[in-house]
Amino acid sequence: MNKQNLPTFDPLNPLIFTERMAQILNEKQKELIEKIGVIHEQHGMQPLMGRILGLILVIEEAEVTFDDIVAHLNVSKSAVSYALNFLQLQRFVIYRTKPGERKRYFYLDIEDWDQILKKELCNVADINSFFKEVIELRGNAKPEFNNKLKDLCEFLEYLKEEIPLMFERFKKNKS
Amino acid sequence: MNKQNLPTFDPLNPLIFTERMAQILNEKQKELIEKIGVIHEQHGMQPLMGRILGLILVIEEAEVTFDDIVAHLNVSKSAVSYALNFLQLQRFVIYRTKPGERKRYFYLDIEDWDQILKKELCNVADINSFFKEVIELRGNAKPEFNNKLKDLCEFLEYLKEEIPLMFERFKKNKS
DNA sequence: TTGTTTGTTCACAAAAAAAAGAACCAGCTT
DNA sequence: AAGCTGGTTCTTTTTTTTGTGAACAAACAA
Repeated sequence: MNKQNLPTFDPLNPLIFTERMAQILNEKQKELIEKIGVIHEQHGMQPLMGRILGLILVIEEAEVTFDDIVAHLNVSKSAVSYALNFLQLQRFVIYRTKPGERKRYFYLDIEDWDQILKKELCNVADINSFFKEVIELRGNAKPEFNNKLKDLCEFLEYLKEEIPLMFERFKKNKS
Repeated sequence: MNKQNLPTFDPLNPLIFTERMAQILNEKQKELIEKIGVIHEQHGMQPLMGRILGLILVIEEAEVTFDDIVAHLNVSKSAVSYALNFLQLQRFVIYRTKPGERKRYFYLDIEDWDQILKKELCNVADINSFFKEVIELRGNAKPEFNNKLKDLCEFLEYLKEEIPLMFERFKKNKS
């Protein structure tokens, strides 16, 4: 089913769907959106933002309009406006427009998905920078502890170097 | 300076320090504790918990008592109790006791720091499991998107396999 | 010009998270 | 037995986060 087709009306769903709107979500999809939302929350993201990402992943079109989000996720326009601005700022989503329409179609910038991973992996880098500061600042009362910390840092450095190489090896392996 | 020495009294600091207490923190240390707290918050951890981890990392002793936390972080006993229980449950900290004392000395379970990393890296695994669910559920309207998603998953799988090997290589390299 | 679509902004409300505080308790000391 | 020490538990308060709704606005359409 694509956007040209009118979605079948679900009498159990109180929302009014218009012909512009993306497909109606089934239970599995709704569940998965929530789950994706929750893991994003657990990683420090705001609830609605996580669910927007879930929505984009789950719907067949792989893109949503402002109104799709309002309707499917049943939230206010202002919340959506705020969330989308944030997600764009963080480069999680981008939008395109379609000829003759003013509406924005938001989608995941998955084209270079290695970016997504790099973002995840720079968490590790963050942690490392703090460990380094810690080591700088620590006294010498617990040399064993300090050494463990240094080992950890070293490994993180190693990881940071190796991961880009892994990207390359993977790509080579594929082609 | 160690716990046997009475810390010098800081007239700007309203807290009353007793002879039991760990060193008085300097500004750099306090700052770093807050920073470590914030990055943990951003990763979904509660503020106090993050700062407790920061405190343990930063103080020379590399271990804290319940009262150290109350005094240095200036929070209530109940908050500390809750936070410590959580941190123990998540295996972030463990405690030991000292002969003749009832007090618990909490410290980071950094002995096998690879655990800490594995915890971080299993986030990646989490994400992968959700991507897999997404792929299962997705229709075929956007094959390019689906393929990108599959590539991403494949790479994550590859990463999961390779990372333990990297641990080994690193250890071998060290010894 | 008036209305419609596609949003944004801001002041506020609701809900959830975090922390406080008081009461309690077990084990040890005196 | 009465008082400390080293906490725990429960209820309440405070703070922060998240979301709402009304008003506004730009761009286009009738």
